[in-house]
Amino acid sequence: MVRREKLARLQAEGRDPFSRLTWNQTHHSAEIKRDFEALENKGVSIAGRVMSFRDIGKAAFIDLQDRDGRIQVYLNAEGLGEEAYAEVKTWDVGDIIGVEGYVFRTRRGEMSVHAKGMTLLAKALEPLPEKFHGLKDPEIRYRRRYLDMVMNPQVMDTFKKRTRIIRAIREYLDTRGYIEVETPILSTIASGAAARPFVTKSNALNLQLYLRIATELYLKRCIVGGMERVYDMGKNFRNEGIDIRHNPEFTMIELYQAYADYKDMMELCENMIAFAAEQVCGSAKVIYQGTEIDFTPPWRRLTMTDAVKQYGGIDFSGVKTDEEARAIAKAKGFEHELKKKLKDCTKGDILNAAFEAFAEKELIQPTFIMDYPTDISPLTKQKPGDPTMTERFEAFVYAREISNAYSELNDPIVQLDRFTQQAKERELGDDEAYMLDEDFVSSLEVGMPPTGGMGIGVDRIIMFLTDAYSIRDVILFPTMKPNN
RNA sequence: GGGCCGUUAGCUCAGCUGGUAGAGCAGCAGACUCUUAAUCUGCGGGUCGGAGGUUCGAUCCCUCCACGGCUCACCA
Repeated sequence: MVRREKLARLQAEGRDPFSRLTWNQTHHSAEIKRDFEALENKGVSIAGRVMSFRDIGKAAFIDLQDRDGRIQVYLNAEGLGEEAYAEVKTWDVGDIIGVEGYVFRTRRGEMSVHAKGMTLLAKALEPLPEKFHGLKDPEIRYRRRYLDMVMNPQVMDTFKKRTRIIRAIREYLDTRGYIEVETPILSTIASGAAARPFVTKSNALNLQLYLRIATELYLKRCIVGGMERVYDMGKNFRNEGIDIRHNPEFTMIELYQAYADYKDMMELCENMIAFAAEQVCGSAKVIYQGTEIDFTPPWRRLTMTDAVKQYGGIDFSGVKTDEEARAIAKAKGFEHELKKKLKDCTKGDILNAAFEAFAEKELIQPTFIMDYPTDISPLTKQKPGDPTMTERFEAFVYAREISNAYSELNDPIVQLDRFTQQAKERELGDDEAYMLDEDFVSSLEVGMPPTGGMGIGVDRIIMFLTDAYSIRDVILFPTMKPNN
């Protein structure tokens, strides 16, 4: 008899498993194994999914999987009664069942539950993937994550860790006086970052809206309003390419602290991530894809100019004009790294391109790259004494950017100039240039204290702490095309 | 968007220079009171991702399409 027939028979007999409402689950598998000495011969009531069924005639063994793992169930006619034992034998791998019984150890030493009563709580009409090789096809794993979770314990472990990492970050900030807020996801202006937004529409307002690409400009309004320390951790949406490091929707935390600067943000960044690593991995040192990454503070600090000097052998410290910089780009042959035509590039564009071409890939251990060109940092305060550079850093791990932070620009007049410059970039064809947010500029006119701010790609942190190769392995339901 | 690779039974995979498909597990029927990838006996299971083309004949060769993976480009 196949599964649907078995279900129909049960329903015809008035024993529809789908009509079951609750089950008194007194213990989980891991608990029984952990507290075995205390629980031996005691009654327990467990529930879960049948992962294998080894029928040896007058007795049988079931591997029952719950949230925490698996526990073996031993059943025979003596324990259940002839009728119930025969009934249980009609159940299938994949079914959800409840088991009441007592804890014992089999002759082979396996900690098990000896069944005294068993109930079918839900019927599985679709068979599970193969028990030994499991589910490997990445397409099925991502599309039907529930199967991936059932079949691959590592997946459940990763997503439990994800939750703990996020909780560790919140704990770190909450205990330091940060207020968590929720800023809008729908907005008429998608600003605060350089990225193409998703576009949607409000029927009620008859208005084109964007999904947020950053929370920055709203969080700074909260600083203007007097919150002093504030953060938003949630989804951002960027209409860009998809690869092992990018999912169109991803989790980012942005935080802002009044009366602080980017150096304070550096300390916060390294301490917070080390804290999360210790909480979840038990150490600030983790292995990522076979390489040890040491998050122990303090992380290495290096200016962008020094990084380019060290890894590219190019010294920009004496370069004064855009013309000189263009000549260097040509001579060193990294013009192809530039996003704009060479003649439109400033010294800042060229320094940044040199950094990306020569230095970025070398930054394996956590490193802060400090002092970014003003041209590519429109929301950032300039360095005292050098208006071409800003008080900004990005943190790199394993050649990937994990955070971006700065001493926030709080001069409304300069801010408006920077937005105006961005508008020109947009006219030159850069559809990722920052959009002007006039209300944000107005908020700065009300007065924003000197402030340090930082954004961290939460999924990427989770990747490092769970040794995940792809961002899809830390996002439960990654963005996929429909397949029909 | 470009390049490379993949798509065969529910799952994991074979399938040689072109002759209309196999294994293991899962499933079904049976045996077995300590198994744990249980074992043993027997049985069924496929529009070979889709559409065209070449050919006497296509899972195999060619073209296009779909989806996925990797990679490059793009990307705070």
